[in-house]
Amino acid sequence: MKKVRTRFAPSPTGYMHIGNLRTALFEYLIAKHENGDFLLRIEDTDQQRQVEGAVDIIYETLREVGLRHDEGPDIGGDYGPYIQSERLPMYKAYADELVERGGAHYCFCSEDTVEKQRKECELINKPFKYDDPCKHISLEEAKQRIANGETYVVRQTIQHEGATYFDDEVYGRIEVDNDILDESVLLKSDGYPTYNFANIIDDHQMMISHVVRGNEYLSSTPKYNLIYEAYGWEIPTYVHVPPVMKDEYQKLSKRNGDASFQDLIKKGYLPQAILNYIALLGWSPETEQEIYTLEELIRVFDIQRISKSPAIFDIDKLTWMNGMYIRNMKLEEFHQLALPYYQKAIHRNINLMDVSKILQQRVEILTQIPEMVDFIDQLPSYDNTMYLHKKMKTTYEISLTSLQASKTALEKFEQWNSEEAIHNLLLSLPEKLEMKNGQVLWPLRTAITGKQFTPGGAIEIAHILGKEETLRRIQIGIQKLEEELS
RNA sequence: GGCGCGUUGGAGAAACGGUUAACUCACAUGCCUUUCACGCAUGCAUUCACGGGUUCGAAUCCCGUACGCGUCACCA
Repeated sequence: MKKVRTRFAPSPTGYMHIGNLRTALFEYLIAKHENGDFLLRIEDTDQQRQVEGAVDIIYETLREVGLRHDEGPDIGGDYGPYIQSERLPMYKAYADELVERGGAHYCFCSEDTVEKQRKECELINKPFKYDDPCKHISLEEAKQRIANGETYVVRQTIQHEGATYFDDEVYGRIEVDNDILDESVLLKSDGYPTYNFANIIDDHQMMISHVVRGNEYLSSTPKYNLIYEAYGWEIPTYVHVPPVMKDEYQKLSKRNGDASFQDLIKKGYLPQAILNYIALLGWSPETEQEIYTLEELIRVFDIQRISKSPAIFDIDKLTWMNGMYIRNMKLEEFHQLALPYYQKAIHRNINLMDVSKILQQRVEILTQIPEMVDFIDQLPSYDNTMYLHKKMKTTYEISLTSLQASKTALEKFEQWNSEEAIHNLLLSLPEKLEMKNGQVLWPLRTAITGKQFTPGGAIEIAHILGKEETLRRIQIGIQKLEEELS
């Protein structure tokens, strides 16, 4: 069997959007599932749209998510160069050959002429198909005009009779009447190939076995096959994938201001979680497992289970999955990831590892961290009504009493480095006071955090804050309650 | 407008002609618990866009309608 080779062929637009990344993932998985090759090719044939540093973003993203390519501009390979702008002479030679073979012709029409015809079509709401007068120019004459320095493009020649079909791995058989196929430009007047052409040449040259791309190419694929046939080349296996949508109506895109991979990272999502999540967009595993490592995905990925219908990108589910990844990682690993976020919010000298311990099970995305821990730095001003909690059965009086008891007990307590000791001490109080645990601990937590919700309970937080700060905050609480009651 | 593709709960989706339509997220409730979160449990489509047909039997096959998306560039 022929070796499976897939390629990720982004154009360097300076932005790695999620739909593209998912295509790259699928390409990678299809290749690796069969022990094949995954290559990176940069499609920079549009000189208008070059963006500085865009290629680096592509390398960086693939590296971050662990999609390692076997061949590419940065690492070379047997089928290079892997940047289309460096393959220019080749396209021209192939274009000339295609003309000789009757699959294309030289066209000297100006863009304006074509544009005019298109406008007319638009007006009467007819599909635009350029009726090219240059088709009837003899090859000799055309060559002469080129020799004379006239600018020209190479345009595909299509017989209008019959129909062309192909079998897509996802969508099945697609058949289109040749009559509606537009004779599009293959080689532009600046000598650069269009996507339509470069893609075919490169995929063939690079021995690509599976062409994986968005389903927006579904209707133009027959056109490409005509070119393969003109050269007598073997047609690759096509895998058209459904789009990733923002909502029911719109694709995920930069134009809509939708999140790119980089944006998601900035928001505190983990590369592995993002990759795992997008694998499930338009593809579903055979089992009920949802959390996968890349290696596991390689093993279970199956083209047959790619869906035909569009998938909506659901940030809530990504968030959930990100939380799963955070909870499942080693404490030390989480700690390292959290550190930069602590630095933004905590300036007090405390044991940050203790913070990580209580935070890991509660964080879903990294950027939530600062607001979860800001109370450690500074006691927020809070309302006394926070001391009242129905389920904990607390009142102002009970809160004041228990806070005073906690203070007395903690003042003579010295084992602050032992959370267990603090636990034992504080849990001995309710019995003495004839209270429920909550009646002691709820007011305490309120006093030392000033917050409705906190990561961790009174004991853990007292341990983190240390003796001095804990007592200072309890005293503030006592004062507030005394004022409230007087 | 022509052509292509799609349509299962709020979201991702399973189901490949055969009892009550998996599972996950979200949502709701309960349990656990010193708050929150985690975890656990329960609930959430009498129905698969709609209308016909084929069949003993259809979400699954066929036809039509509606809606959505894509495509019709010297962009990819």
